[in-house]
Amino acid sequence: MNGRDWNGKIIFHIDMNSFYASVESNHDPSLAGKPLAIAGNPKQRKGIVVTASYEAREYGVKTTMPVWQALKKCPNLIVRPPDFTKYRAASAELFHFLEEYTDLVEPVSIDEGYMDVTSNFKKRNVLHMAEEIQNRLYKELGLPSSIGIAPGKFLAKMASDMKKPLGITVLRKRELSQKLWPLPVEDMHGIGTKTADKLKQWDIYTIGDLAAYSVDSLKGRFGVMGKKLYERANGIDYRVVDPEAAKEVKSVGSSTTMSADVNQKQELLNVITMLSEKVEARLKHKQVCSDNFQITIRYSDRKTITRSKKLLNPIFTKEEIKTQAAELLERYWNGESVRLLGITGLEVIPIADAYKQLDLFSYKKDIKEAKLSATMSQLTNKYGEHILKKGHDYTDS
DNA sequence: TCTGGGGTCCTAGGACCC
DNA sequence: TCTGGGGTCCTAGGACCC
Repeated sequence: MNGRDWNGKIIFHIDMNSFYASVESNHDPSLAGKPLAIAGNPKQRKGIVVTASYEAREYGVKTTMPVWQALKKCPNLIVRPPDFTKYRAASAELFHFLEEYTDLVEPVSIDEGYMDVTSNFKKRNVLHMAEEIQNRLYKELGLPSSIGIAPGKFLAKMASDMKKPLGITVLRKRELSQKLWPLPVEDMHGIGTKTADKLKQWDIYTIGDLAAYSVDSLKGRFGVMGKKLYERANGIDYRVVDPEAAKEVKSVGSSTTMSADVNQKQELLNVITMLSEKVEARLKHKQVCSDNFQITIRYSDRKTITRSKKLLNPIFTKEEIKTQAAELLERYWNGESVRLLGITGLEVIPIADAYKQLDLFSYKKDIKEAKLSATMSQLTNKYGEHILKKGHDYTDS
């Protein structure tokens, strides 16, 4: 490998192969080498394949396929329910392992992440390092992976997709015309069916077509997205690997598809209660709160609406979340049968920062008076009284 | 017998302020 | 009578990803 190929940076994209299935096999070796699908319970209408082992894929079993369909394709398919506690633990182990090589590790999801190995490059051959990482992940953690090596995040991501399972792909800038451009546009990360269809109307079928198109017309038609697509297709990507990125959560929510459609208000409220408890637990676990809650209602015909409301003060207890969600449901539910309900806290902020903000609003005295163990709601109620006394016009309509 | 649950980012319109 | 332009906040929806 030659330093000039790398634009100054070498990025790895590490992608686990059928991660959930691998983790399940590690816990139960009798599953190894067998067609396995991780999927919800079809009786509860949640029977969708989330992950399929490569053995199952050979039968045509694919992600998002309903279980009954998967069983038709592969009658001896083993189906296991997802266990996210297990997967989160395995994920933590995975990223901890990658940090042995560099601090510049950015998790992007539970089973994939970027590494900036530019500084390692000076000390050793990074291709050998990638091989070592892949071997050790497999032997020590039981996790098969694919690795992409490129001068930027986007190209590294595309590279890791090129050889699965257990592949290592190097994608240099000068290899784009040969390795990247022949691929269909829908294979590009960030392009889904909708955008692919629109691009085809413009006679753009391959990533190469996109790379050769005029930036200005792409910008005119697709805005920010258009410019980005053009740049990515040409290998232009200055995004840095940011280890903190994944820690800055923006929203926290919980939703559920009910085993049968519901049109009784009380039943919907029961679901709201259950979801509020889950959201509270999640918020507390991440030590965040929110002053902007959103409910999601999906009706029988799958038409989905979201309704949200900005609050005066951040909250995180299940009682307060339930009150807000129930109010939104009351106001916006059209009375028809509901398939899915969800509650999400948007624009979440660390609980510690919420206290600080109250502090900034000249509330030092009352903060001190309030015991540290006081709940946020007690504080915010006090705060509410305080501003009313001061005569500010903060009506919550 | 279709199509989960967790997210992020972008757009667009209306309210409101100066 | 008639009515600009810029900026911010809030809300809803859509596309996409794993």
